[in-house]
Amino acid sequence: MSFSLKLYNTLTREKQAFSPIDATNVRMYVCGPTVYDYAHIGNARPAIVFDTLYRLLRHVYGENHVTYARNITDVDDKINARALRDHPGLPLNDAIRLVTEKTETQYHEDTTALGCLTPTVEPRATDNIPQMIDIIEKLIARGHAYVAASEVLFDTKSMLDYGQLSKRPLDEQQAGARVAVDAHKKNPGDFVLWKLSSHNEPGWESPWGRGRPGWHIECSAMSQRYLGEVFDIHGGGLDLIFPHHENEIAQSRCAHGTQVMANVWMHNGFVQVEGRKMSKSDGNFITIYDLLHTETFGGRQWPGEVLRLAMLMTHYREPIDFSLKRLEEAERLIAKWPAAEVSGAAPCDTVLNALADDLNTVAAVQALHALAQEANVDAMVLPVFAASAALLGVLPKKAEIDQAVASAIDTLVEMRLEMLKAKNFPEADRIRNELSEKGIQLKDGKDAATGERVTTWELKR
RNA sequence: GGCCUCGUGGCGGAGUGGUGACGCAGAGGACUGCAAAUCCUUGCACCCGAGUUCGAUUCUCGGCGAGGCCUCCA
Repeated sequence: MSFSLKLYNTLTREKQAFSPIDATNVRMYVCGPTVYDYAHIGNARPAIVFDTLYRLLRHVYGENHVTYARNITDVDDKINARALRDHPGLPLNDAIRLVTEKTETQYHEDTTALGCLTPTVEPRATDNIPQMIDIIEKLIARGHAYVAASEVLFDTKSMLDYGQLSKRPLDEQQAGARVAVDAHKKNPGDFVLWKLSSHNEPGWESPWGRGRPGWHIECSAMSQRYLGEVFDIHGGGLDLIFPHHENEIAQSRCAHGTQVMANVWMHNGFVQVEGRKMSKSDGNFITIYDLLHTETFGGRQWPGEVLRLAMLMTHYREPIDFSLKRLEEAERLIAKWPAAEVSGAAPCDTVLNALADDLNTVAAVQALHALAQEANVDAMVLPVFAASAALLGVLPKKAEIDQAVASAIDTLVEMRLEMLKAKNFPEADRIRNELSEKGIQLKDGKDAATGERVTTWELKR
């Protein structure tokens, strides 16, 4: 095919032509949520960005030829803490399950509202403990890991080219600059693969005793299980490059003896608030739930499509300053777009090519906007618009209007036109206002041939 | 201290070694009984300095500024 997809690869720091290992099964792994609290709008960014990539890949390689895995981290010390805080009376395991299930359900509701498709698989860490233990045993057997002070640690010095992704040579780092180095580590950069659990911590039996996995090992285990030892794309936020992705790479490559873990590493930029990274530890975050369902931001609720479009109006690698103005602009744009159904038409080439250029959603949205304006004038363009909008996941849905209601509105519109002919303006305006209050927007136009007034209507969005 | 990004008009944002995208907002106009919607027109920018060049917003170097990672983090 003449179509060529280019993606920016953090490994090489350049845009490269994308060529899948197996075009009949393109494989992508994205780091998903740790389920202990509501997801914030910064967490929404990778969900939306990689959903858009998923849609593009499905379009290019076929819906059934893309495997998208996004993990759910349900073992983490923050989860334990939250469980103890929220459910002090319950046994720890029950409390943890309450926290993780509730949060996971909420995450799915949030991402669905943001127009994200469900990934092919959403593996849970706790369902993959044996796989993690297996990798750790391999690492020990191959001399890449050691046991010390009730922990299994990865030996970073055992990997000659550790640090390729973050371009961070170990010996040039200021070890312990911000956190004291544990004395039992051979090297400051060594990280935990497994640690023993006390009685009031969740744990699983292992060759090293009852314990729980370190932060990075789950992604190595789950990506291998669902995508294989080497796969196409690995995505996540910029802040995961080091240490998380670097360590995933170290574990997977050393366990499997491979040259790469994933061929392409993609990282989205941050959502910022007043020029600062939005993060839970800094407390400057706003949750997706609050935006969708409460009036905490800008004194109103925001539709998921608006949030999604606001996100796509900036290239995924650039920072986004989350502002009211941005949401308002996104909303104004969508309001001008026609509602439509996907009908099997091919998407517009301009939109497609924009996306193919390292997911240039900015150019894609602009092309889509131009297309929408054409479609508003020429109904023939509508299917192309619909297909293109669907590719970005921002197709306005046709509102369901009851037939009886619709004809009642039509009758009122007719009455108003009668009133206008009779120059009874107060009564005509009364009808217009009445409909407006019910969320019906009248649009007066002129019949090109006869010059007569023609009135159409639509639901306000 | 090390390493990574980035710096374009009120805002969002492409892009290019040479004729200053585009969108939103603003201004003016058309249409309208008045509006809304729509359409037309329009003002406003490339952080600073040096270098390369006939010519730099675009390339190189140096500043300055902003953000991020080196601790959990999307």
